[in-house]
Amino acid sequence: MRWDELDQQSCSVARTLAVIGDRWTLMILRDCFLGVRRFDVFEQRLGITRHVLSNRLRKLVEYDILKKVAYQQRPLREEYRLTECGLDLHSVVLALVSWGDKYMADERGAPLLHRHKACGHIMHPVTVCSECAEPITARDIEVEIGPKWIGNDEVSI
Amino acid sequence: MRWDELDQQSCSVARTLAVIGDRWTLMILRDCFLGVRRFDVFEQRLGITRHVLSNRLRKLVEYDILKKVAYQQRPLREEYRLTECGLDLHSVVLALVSWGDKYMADERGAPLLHRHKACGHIMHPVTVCSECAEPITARDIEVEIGPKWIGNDEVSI
DNA sequence: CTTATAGGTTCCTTTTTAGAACTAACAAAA
DNA sequence: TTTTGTTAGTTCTAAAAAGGAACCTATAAG
Repeated sequence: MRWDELDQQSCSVARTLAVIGDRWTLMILRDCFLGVRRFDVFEQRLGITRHVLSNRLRKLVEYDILKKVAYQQRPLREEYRLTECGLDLHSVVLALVSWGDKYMADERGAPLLHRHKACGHIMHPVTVCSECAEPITARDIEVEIGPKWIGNDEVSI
Repeated sequence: MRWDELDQQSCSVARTLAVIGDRWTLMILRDCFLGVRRFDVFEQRLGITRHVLSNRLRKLVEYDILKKVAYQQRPLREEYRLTECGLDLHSVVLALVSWGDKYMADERGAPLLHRHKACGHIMHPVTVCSECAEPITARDIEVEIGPKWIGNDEVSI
């Protein structure tokens, strides 16, 4: 199977990865959440080639995760900003950071800390159940096929 | 910059992506969380080439995300199981699923539902603050450089 | 009229992936 | 005892993607 076929799968992980599931795209999104918006800044910070950067940004715009916004005319210059849809990927990036802080840190600990503006504390993300608000781990969840998917045996997460 | 250099960055996202940040690896992990453990089952479900599957599994074992466990002798056959470290990636996969369910679903809705065993309800994951337990979005967080990282201007998330 | 800036595109080389065939170590069947 | 099957791979070649550098476009500044 090739990557352009992945988004046809009946799987939300596959469909999501078809859009953001490569390393550069996720690194670009990391930078977006740190406030980076311009082509040359992405390029310098990431050490990515212009060619690949251009492709990834185009794809992110196509899927409405980023939008191009003009910040000057003559000559026209545009920057890339997260849409609402893009902002919702924060939980994915936060989950990656949190796992990395726990398992890939060196002796200096987490490179960056996250402060929750509302409560003022340094925090880390906790994934909880939308219904009972209890923290969730892999062993707490059971998976079922969605009601409108009966008969389709290709369904997964 | 090439990918084997990514894990040297002072960034938990970069370090995490250096291990799990490609599409096949995340798809393999998705299947792991659905209970898949054997080489040929991964191969058939994913449509991945044996070569790449072999590489990815080796890397996941090397980083202690999966472990090989013998399930029969003569001939020796081993399967791949999530370690504790690997199980902790559940929040990442769950975040991907959740975003996909919201933004990439078709008219049939989410392919799979998640039931929280403890409370019995169909749930979706919510990311909350570890300190005040309030739900978190991108705009609620401020980033700071970790205390032992002062002087290093290459730090990011 | 040369240089600088921002945001690309083009070209060529190297690396990675896709796809298919081959291998090892046994077990079961003919 | 030769053949077939199973599981978990490795090897090979062709195609696709990424890396790296140079070039392009529109405009402003010196």
